[in-house]
Amino acid sequence: MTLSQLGAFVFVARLGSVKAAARALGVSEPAVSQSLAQLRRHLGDPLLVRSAGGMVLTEGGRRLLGIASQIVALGAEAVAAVQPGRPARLHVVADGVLAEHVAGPLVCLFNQRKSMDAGTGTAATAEMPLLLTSRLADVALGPQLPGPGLVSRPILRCRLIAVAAPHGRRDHWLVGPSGTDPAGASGRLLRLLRVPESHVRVFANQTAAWKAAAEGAGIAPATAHLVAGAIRRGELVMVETAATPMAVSWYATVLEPGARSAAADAFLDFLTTPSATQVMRSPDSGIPRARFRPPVHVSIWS
Amino acid sequence: MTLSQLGAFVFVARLGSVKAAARALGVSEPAVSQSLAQLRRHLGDPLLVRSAGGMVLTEGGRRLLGIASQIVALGAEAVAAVQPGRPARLHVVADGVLAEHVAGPLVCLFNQRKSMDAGTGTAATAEMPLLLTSRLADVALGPQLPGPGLVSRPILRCRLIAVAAPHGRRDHWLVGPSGTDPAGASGRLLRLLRVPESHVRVFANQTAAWKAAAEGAGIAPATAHLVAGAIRRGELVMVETAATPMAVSWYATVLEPGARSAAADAFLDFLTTPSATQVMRSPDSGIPRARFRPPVHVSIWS
DNA sequence: TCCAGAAATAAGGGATTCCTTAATGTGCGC
DNA sequence: GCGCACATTAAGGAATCCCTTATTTCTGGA
Repeated sequence: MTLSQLGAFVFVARLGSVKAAARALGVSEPAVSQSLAQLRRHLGDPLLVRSAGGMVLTEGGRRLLGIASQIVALGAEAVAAVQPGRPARLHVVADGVLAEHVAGPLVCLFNQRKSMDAGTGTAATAEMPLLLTSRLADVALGPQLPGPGLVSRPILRCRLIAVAAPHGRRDHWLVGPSGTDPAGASGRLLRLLRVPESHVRVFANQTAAWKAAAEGAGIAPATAHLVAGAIRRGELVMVETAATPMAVSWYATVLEPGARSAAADAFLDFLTTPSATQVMRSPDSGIPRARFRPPVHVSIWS
Repeated sequence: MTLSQLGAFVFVARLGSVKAAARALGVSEPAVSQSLAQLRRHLGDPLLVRSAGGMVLTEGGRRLLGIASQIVALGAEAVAAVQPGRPARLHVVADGVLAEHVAGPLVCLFNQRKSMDAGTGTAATAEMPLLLTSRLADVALGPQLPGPGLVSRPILRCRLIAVAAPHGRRDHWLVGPSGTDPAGASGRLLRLLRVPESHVRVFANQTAAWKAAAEGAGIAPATAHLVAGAIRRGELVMVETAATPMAVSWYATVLEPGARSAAADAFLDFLTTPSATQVMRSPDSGIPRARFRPPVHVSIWS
């Protein structure tokens, strides 16, 4: 299986014919046909079969196309990435809650203060150690991460509580995507309380889960200082459970001192500054349009 | 540049030595060294240089590593993806607003009703036509998409309004990530009103922007029926502007009848059912834990 | 039925890949 | 300096890739 074979497959699939793909690639028709034949042999699937309207994808071909497209695009990107002149970027990954509330403003402020070019990403807690050791990320924000070569440093102590509307239902639990991360704080809480899966409803994000809770749809786990405003206004009240309030800490995890980059050190230093703590305590102000960069989803292979 | 060369690079970078990588890959040491040498020659960067603590990444190598890891991972995934037995999945992409509020519950209900296996993704509006024509997505939810071979069908008419707290500030605009999509409804509104970039603040999601608006931090564009509850409770009020209320429609875009899959047709049919409309009108109930599948970020380039 | 268009296959050649063993650098601690 | 561990280079060979031209097979339409 070769990058150019995958490229030929992608072109044929998109253009609907071997001939058109050959023209687009600037090679002869059999060249494309053979690349395709070899890929078919290697993968054991016809991938594309001829039909009246042109070449049409098989089931396997359909599943392959997305992956192949990405591989081809990344191959082109790889060549561009090593060219000099691009600044080194610091990669900060965060688990669900921190990615939603804290990572964006924090990294934005860091970039502003230190003239850096850091980007944020979301990742499952379980993948973080591997992301760090494989150098795909420089800093991981989330729970403490054990592991050889890893150093976790607490960056904020906070309390995990359960909230609901004053007269809302108490039979359902409302969580954001981070509630499905078994290693995250919300996931641990639900497990401690033995909440059955059928009583958990997942929302597109944590804020939406809190909004639903405020409207009386159920109970939501929450980091105390992030819902302080809603509690003060009476939209949400704290609900007593066997496990809350639970003291949790947010950690920043990096590689050992010698192995991590200078930028990672700079970010760690930044995290101890008062303004960074301030942002983590009340991060609800958004970030300026000019500094916004959409977060990426980071994952590794299994 | 070859998949196996990239694989050798990733192994050396992760393990810190050519010898260890060779052992892990089950080949001789010069085999790895040569793969690396060819990659270096091809890309014009040393990528990894020897040092006291093992092989250490150069700047270019650091930038390459993430991309190379993804390529290698996807290469392995590609082989697995074509194996039979995996059900065909329907890929639904949505722009920011629909991805956050509508796509999840909608696809969840569709899967439940039709015993299908559809997944949701987020994409920029500008990328949607290419995602559809390249078969990376089956259905796109968002604004009307012009383009050869594409068919847009309206699925819901709604109104775009501007909201703020009754006595909140009116000098800043608060948007979710979709506000930075120039082709999205919020982006169009900001352009129509000639809001300068410096007066726009971006939040992690649309719900968080509305929450900030309810706390008086500024004005937020909103789809009327999604904030109806907050307006009824007095947390938000409609703000008059030159361009709002603006009538907008949500569309489902697919390929032409012959070119699209049967699953795409089934989803289109589903969208016209009363329960689908019901979900789009009041989607704020989350989805059951067992049916939750984290959305993926879909992009042509990565 | 025959034909035109398109895909697949055959055959061949040059380049590249990828592995081996053997030899050569290269940095570090003694 | 010397030995050691490691990376690199050299040389050679089998396999693969990737392109070409020529030929064959398949399919749908006149």
